[in-house]
Amino acid sequence: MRALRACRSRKGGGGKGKKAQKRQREPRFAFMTKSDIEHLDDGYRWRKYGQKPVKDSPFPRSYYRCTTASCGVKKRVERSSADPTIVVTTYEGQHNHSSPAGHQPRRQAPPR
DNA sequence: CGCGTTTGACCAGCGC
DNA sequence: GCGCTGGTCAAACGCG
Repeated sequence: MRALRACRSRKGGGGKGKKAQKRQREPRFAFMTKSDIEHLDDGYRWRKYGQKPVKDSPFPRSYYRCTTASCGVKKRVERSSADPTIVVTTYEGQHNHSSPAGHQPRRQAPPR
């Protein structure tokens, strides 16, 4: 709780700076992974940029973003309300860069 | 030293 | 017309 944020110099554009992404033509791929860890390294680096509680779910939802340059892929991780051991990972966008060296992603073709 | 993580607050659109 | 929700950003701190 960093209360008293030294004067939020935010430009004022809270969230919807642009028109609501009316056209999210980018298909969203949702994957259900049975794992108690939400930080499964799928071969890419992710940076958490937000977290909000989800109704219908006693667990909060985490928002992740690819930190790789030229890669604006977003990923949201949410826990199943029925099976806390199930993690629902939704990928938004596609990676247009090779996986980070040293990190050999599991050649697991997504079910799409 | 750099990176990643965490929290609060803000804005716009929609529903009734 | 008003209220509410969802989604995103920024800053600061800690650790290796």
